[in-house]
Amino acid sequence: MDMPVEERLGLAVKRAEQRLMAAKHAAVKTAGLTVPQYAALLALAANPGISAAALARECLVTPQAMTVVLKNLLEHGLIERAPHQWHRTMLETHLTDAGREALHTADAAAVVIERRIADAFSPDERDSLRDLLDRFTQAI
Amino acid sequence: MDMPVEERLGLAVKRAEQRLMAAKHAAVKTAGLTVPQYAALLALAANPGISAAALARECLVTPQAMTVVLKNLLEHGLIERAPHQWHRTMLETHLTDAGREALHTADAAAVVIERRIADAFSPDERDSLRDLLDRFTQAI
DNA sequence: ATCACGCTATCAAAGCTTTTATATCTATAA
DNA sequence: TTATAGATATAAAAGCTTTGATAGCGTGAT
Repeated sequence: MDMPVEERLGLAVKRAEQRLMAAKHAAVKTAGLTVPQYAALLALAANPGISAAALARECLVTPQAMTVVLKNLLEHGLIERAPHQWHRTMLETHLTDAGREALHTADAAAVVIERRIADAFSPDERDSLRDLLDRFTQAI
Repeated sequence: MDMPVEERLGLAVKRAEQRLMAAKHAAVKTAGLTVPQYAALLALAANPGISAAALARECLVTPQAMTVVLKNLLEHGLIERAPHQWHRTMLETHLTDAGREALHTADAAAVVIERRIADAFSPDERDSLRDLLDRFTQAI
């Protein structure tokens, strides 16, 4: 208990991330998506036919977590899954038209937030913040 | 889709927070706690007898979320809850000896991480990072 | 050809979180 | 005194996440 308010630095990072997630959550909600669903659709649009496991790595979550996200996207008709030709053990995932539309709507709202953040800093400050955060991550 | 890699700045923050949480998770796990449980015990130690709703505000979560956390802590015998004298509608929560011990163990491990992070920066850099993160949070 | 290793998918258990909705009690105002 | 507002607790539904465990399919080394 010899550190003042739990952490100072860690606290600031957590607060920033919390706000960011809250804002993004509200943004993508306009398209009926959650943040993890939005992230999955975004990666899916860039990698058509990717497997669930690969998608999980792309989104930095466990395969099990991605399975649940995909299950919900599937139930909402935003993606399609079909077994791969040769690798029968693999399921190819693709966006549906509805999925593409939802992604487009969500992305428009998400970009607004990113732009607002970016505009709050000068180019030098952006570089500085990115550098400090990278070192923060490395230090752990 | 006119922004490069989703966000750059938001991504760096998220990555830093993700690493921080992963490290903290592993740290407090040595005491058999989760991060939310650790946060609750920490706030509880500083505010003996606090109500669940007040504790939720302290920890920046919803009362319902805190209820679940307290339920689990109660089942593990780390806290006690008893109705307040006048306000029968309120439950006073207190740490048990086991709870105090678990908190002490978890805190020791958590402080190690904070120290490692703090040591990665000069005092000026710490101030700079904190300032940039605060502006990041404000911008949203 | 066979066996082991790695990748894929999935199930189950345990936890955290949010939104929505109820019910009760306290305190203050009409 | 009654009514309203504020605070507390709890329940249910829906989602995300992790760890642990099971099982099938390919590739490469033996």
